[in-house]
Amino acid sequence: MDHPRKNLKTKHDDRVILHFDLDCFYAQVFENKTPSLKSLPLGIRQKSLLATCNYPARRLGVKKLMSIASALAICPDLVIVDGEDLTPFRDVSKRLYALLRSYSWNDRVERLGLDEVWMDVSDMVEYNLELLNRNDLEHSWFCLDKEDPEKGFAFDGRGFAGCVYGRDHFGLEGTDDAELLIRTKLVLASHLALYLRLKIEEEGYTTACGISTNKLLAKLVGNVNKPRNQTTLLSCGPDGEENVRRFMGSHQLRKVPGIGGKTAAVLSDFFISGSKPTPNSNSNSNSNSTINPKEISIADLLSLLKNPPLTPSKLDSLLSPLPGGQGTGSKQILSLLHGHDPLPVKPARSLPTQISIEDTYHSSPLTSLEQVRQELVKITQSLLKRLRTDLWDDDKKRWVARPRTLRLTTRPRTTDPPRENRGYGYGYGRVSKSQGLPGYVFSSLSAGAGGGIGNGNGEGKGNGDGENTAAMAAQIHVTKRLVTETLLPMFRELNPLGGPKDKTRGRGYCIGLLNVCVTNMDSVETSGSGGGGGGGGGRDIKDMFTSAREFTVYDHSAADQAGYDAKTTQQPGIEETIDDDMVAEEVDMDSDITSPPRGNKNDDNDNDNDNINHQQDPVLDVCDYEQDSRIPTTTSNDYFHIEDDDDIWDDQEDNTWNNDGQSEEEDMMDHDYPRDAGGSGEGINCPLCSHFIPLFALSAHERFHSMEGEEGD
DNA sequence: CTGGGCGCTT
DNA sequence: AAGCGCC
Repeated sequence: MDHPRKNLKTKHDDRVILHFDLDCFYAQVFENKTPSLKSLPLGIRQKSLLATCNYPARRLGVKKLMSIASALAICPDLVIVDGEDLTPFRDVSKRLYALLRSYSWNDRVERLGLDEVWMDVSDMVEYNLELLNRNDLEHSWFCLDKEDPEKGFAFDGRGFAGCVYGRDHFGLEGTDDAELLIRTKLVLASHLALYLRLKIEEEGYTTACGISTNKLLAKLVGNVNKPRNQTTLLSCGPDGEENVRRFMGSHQLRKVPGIGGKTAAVLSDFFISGSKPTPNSNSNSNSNSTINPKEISIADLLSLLKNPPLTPSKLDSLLSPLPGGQGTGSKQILSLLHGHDPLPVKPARSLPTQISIEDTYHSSPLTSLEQVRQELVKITQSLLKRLRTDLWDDDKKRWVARPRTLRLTTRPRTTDPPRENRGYGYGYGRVSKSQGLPGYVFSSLSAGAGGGIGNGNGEGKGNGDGENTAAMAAQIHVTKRLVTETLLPMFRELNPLGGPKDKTRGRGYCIGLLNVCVTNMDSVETSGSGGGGGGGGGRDIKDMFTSAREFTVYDHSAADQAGYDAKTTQQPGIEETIDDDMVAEEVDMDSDITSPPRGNKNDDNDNDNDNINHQQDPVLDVCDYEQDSRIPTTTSNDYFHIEDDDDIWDDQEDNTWNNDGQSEEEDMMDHDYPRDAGGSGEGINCPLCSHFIPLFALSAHERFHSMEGEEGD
């Protein structure tokens, strides 16, 4: 039951939400996949190219992204990996998602992208709240399974696990205060979060986690101690409201999920124009030109809007320039600014709503039908492969869902300049056309055995060879048929030669983007009788992690060994309280982008090639790294965490926001190192450059210096 | 001067 | 169908 709508102003939700964020997801997957290559993520990503570098990039002053070219210039050993094929990343993502899901009681586990997960653990927490023995909090037990009280873990309930935002000045013992009860839920949730994070570390991946009372706050507060710790935001209980206000206020507008570039631009414009006539607020009165829209915080905006306060209707009129009144709704924006977020964690879905493959052709747009056809073949080929891997149940030999419609989207290559400011909406020229997806796609695709085309899984059954090639042939046939019979005609309709959209006036096409998408999933309801509701899908997920749950019973001493102090660096009972002012700096640590990524997309993309280019570096082999440890104790990511790969491209689209590129650089260095993850780092200070170098990176670092000497210019 | 997906919304 | 917003 969803809980009745409360007055937005007063109480925050009494839900308990966790938000997990995998640290440097792509880099971690890559490193785990190729453990022989002891490389360090350089944080370069361009298009889907992943780049790794075998010396500590950060020590060279590389903080964020850089172009491949400049990276190669300073790092000749750079290993460029074609990351166009995202399958390995998708696989890991699914695995970890299934892991978390296997612990959920209500199946409210929502994924965002490949590397973030929300989890609504209200029910688990409330259940365990009742189990709590107030007289012996130190030896508490978190029960993970109602039916089996033995399944669970011990924890010290006297305090939070991990870090805490906001002052926690109340002891827990002996209080019956209702407000403190809510706080106790957060205590419980923090221990659950730690437990789950350790489970994920057992799989070889490190995460940050945010714990709070709604999705927004959980996600935001998880950033405070990235990449490998957790933070609980005391958004309820004593000081809860104040904590939320300060926490939200310290964020830049753009940092709030839901406020994208367009919305933030509108709000910033409003702030700047609004603060001009009232010179009282800032010390410098007529210096409106110095206001950088990027730096406007929520506190700024809200303070300006004290009287008259910002109303939804006012906001509506501000946002009206956005095309079609799109984007986040005004009422939701207002909620977000105050740290409210009523949106529930969505129940886990077994099926995606759509699957699409697209490619861009910027440097050389497609100009002939033949080119288009070839690209459509490539794209369709990949798409059909995805259909098999995602929608085909190989155990039961059947489709779990059939998409019913096929959509083709094209975009002409714009010859116009990226567009100046003013005028938020301009059709960027995506046009699409939908049509039924022919049924032969499924019959033909199901014919062949293993989906061996791309993934090359051994299917083991006797001679898979003949079957495999048969499957390939079938797939190619389907691909060609789909392209010539369906997609190409659609394309012609979208781009009639000489038509109004033909920018080349009959001379040919100029296509900058192709996207083929299947949607409208027709889920094959699990055989069964009544076939009633479209409930959550496979329950098999729990089976996948039985091993993970088998020995979840461990006592306190076991917990100490199993992870509390060794594997993660935080200890139960030692809470870290962060003062508000510090956090104000921390939360915008990932604000700037020093140099925009550049590069050209050449269209010779071979989607199908998974060739990962691991060249063994002989020098690296010399060094004996600690073998084996599945759980990274002090991995490269702790020390050389660059940034969340995916945040990188933000903020760049608005040229108007690039007033002065430089500023806040120095003070954010610290924050890239987890506050409390430092202790266990083993390493030395390099005698040459005096940088601290972790042991695992030593040989690479040596090599760096030796190269400096030899071929150094 | 540039990415590939996805979901939500109108 | 075509936006925005998220990673």
